[in-house]
Amino acid sequence: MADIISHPRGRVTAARERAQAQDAEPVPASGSEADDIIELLFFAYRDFISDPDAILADFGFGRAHHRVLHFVDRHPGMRVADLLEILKITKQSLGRVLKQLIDSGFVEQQPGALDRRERLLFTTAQGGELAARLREPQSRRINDALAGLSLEARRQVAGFLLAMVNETEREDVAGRVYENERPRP
Amino acid sequence: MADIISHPRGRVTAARERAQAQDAEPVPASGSEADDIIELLFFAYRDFISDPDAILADFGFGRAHHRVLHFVDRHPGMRVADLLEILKITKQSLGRVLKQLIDSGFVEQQPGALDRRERLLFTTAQGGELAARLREPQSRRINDALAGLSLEARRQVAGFLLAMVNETEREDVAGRVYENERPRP
DNA sequence: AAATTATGTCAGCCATATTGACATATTTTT
DNA sequence: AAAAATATGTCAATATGGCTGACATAATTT
Repeated sequence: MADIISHPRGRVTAARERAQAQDAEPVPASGSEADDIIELLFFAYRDFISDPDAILADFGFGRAHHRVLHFVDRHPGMRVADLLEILKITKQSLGRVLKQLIDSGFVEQQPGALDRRERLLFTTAQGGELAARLREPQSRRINDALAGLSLEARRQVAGFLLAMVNETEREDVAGRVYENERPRP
Repeated sequence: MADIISHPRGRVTAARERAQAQDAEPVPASGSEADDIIELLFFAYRDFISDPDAILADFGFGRAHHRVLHFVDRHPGMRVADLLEILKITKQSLGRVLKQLIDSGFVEQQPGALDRRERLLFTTAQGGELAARLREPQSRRINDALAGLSLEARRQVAGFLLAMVNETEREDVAGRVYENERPRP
């Protein structure tokens, strides 16, 4: 593990030293592999989602808008109910941000051709542009992080992330994520 | 990529079909590798953090408490300033949850032995127990997700996550995450 | 005709984040 | 010793994005 990155001495170990200086209680058992990944996931996600925040602020939007815009852009024709299932929020919560995105011309609704109760969601040209702008720094970050890895390793990384999803939804998620890559029957 | 998981037909492709039935505009370009990972990260993290929520609710705590408790437990003797830097929130935001954790006996403060302005943070026995309880489902999820992978692949997964962290902080994060694993000089 | 479904909306509540201003104790600098 | 800087805490106001509950409308299914 130590070869992943160098561990310079410095403030990095300051907390340990302070704790030791304090009363010499032993520092707790070292992190297991899973414990390390708990923290890595926190830090990775923290920085991953920080990228788009500055852009969003220019439009008066927040992360909730980003999530909606992203999924509508990538999966056009999605129903409101699909979005609720994906985001795992209530329709009241979604309603507010969706309304703002529609009113400001980033998302539009069309009644379903088959079932006219449905409001199918699409991004407008403007919405597609913003979605792409928000995606760009995240894609760059991911590509940089994958840079040294073989195709096999990349698959393992993606497989790990997919395996982190609740088993009951894993196939749905895989279907959604990879839907555009699957050859149509 | 298609071999990672089977892609059953069904509602998974429903959005595409609805969009197609709608007006036959072509479905947008397929997701690049990075685009897939953007979504996988969202779903993985969504479920990863959902585990502890039920437990926290029993104590009247939220995710903010979880984050504080986790870092204080894993890095005892941490200063308030360290926590602010890690969580990237303001001291006012931290103040509230920290006060609640202290008042309810999960975290305690000790003035620093070297610099008595500092309030070094430690979990109490009760706090350590709760931190462990919260960690358990997350560790299990991670171990399950790593299950099929070689040691090499596991390193690559951890390396990927670390590489997702802002370059400017990557060494600090690595130091923090792996601090207990590094042999002391 | 009745029941169900998909969606929207009003109203209020809560958790967690923000900015800005100011207070206290302690350490460091001059 | 006095002044400046640092670590922390706190008051007050505000914003975002969740939540529950209740109710309404349109369209589809039974």
